[in-house]
Amino acid sequence: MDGPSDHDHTVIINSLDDHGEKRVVNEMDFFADENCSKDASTMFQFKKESNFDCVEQELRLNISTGLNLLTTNTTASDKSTVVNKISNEFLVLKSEFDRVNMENERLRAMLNQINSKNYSLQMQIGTLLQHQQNLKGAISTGDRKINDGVGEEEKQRFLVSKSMEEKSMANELQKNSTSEKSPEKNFQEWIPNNKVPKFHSSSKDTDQAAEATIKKARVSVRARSEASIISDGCQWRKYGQKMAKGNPFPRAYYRCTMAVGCPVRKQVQRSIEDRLVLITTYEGNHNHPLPPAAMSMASTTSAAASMLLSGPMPSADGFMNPNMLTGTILPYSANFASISASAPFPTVTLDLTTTPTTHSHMQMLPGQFTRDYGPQAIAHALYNHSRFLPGVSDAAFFSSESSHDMTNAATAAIASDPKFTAAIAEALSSIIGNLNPDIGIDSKNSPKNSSDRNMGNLSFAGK
DNA sequence: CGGATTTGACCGGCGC
DNA sequence: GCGCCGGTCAAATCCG
Repeated sequence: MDGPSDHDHTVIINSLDDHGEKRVVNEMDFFADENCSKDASTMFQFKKESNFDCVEQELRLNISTGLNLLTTNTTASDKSTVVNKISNEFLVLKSEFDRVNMENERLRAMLNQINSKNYSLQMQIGTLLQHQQNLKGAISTGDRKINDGVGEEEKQRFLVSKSMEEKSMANELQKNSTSEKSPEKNFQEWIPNNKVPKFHSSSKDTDQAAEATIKKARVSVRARSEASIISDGCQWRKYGQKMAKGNPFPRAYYRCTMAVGCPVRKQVQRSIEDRLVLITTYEGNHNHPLPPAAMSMASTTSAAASMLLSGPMPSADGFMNPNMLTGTILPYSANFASISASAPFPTVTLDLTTTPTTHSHMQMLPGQFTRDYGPQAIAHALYNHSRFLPGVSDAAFFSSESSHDMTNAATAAIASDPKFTAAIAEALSSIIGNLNPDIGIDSKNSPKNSSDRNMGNLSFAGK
């Protein structure tokens, strides 16, 4: 049951009839086009002309009706004044509507570019990390040779040359991060298994541990939906269902079927607090290209997972007071994302159920064991997001709120928001920067600070 | 008929 | 060792 949500994605435009009663003029199905449903920037792309013409016609009708009502006790000049006034208002509205449409066109173009950069960077990071793995293998082989009798001087030369090779790769990455590639090309060039970041570490053990952690890390998405599953662009096959303890609703288990052997799984369960809230928990990394429709959700969840794994381990006391975080770092208390390590696996929860006025903020749930992920990762990224979000994505959030399926809209809104992308980019750059300073992705070049804030050098595509 | 879903059985981790 | 629980498997069933 993985089809698109069975909800109506419509906004009803009302007008007043002769008796001042509201009646439906037209219903705009924003998501009639399947492609549109996957793209936040098209969220507001009404069936422009046709619908607008209907509205215009209807408006004229009402103007006419109004005149009829006025004829009994108004003069011709009064009529003319009223007509002009209403016409002017209509023109103002229409120009505003055109402006919004243009804005959305612009946002769509931006989203496409961001997705393109996502593909490009992810691929480069994957290639780089793969290369580093190879280098490590070469170094260990070299070490063996060196230990077999080669002098100290030669050993040093070998290590230096390897170091330079790595730096050269890093420079290449930095240089390429500004170059453009079409999404289609990147889609073709996508290298399976490079999606899973194999972070540089000092030992094989820690490598394996990190890999295990990455695999175990989960991203939970809370979304309001009456459907049994949210549409996220991927193909899933149900392989089990269980009653989980403490929740009257069954938990369904799905695995990704877009490619043979894709390890990604997800669990879907209704919230016990609000049966309209669907909690989808993703685990693992896709080993195949994702269709554009799936990129929004995938990049959002993957970025969240990366942030989860990015920060330093607990400092000093190992804990962070949630109230302190919400009270000082984050000025808001509405839901956006929370982190929990109390569960068997570290989990990020993205809450897409908030209302338009309270979305985009972060909350540490009371009683949750909370790791300190550092200002560069969670707090910084999400705090920046919370500061910048109101604006472009409000329309998307608003329209999605008017329907019952928040997921695509909210996720796409998050992913399409350049400020959030910037924040994610900062988080990612801190990950890579921490792991290998030589890579040197400059977070100062993130969209937030660059002159072209919406087209930053670094964005993130995951899974 | 083939792919997707359902559902009871099975397995491993964990706490007692 | 035992029971509980979450997660997965796989045969049976459903459905287009």
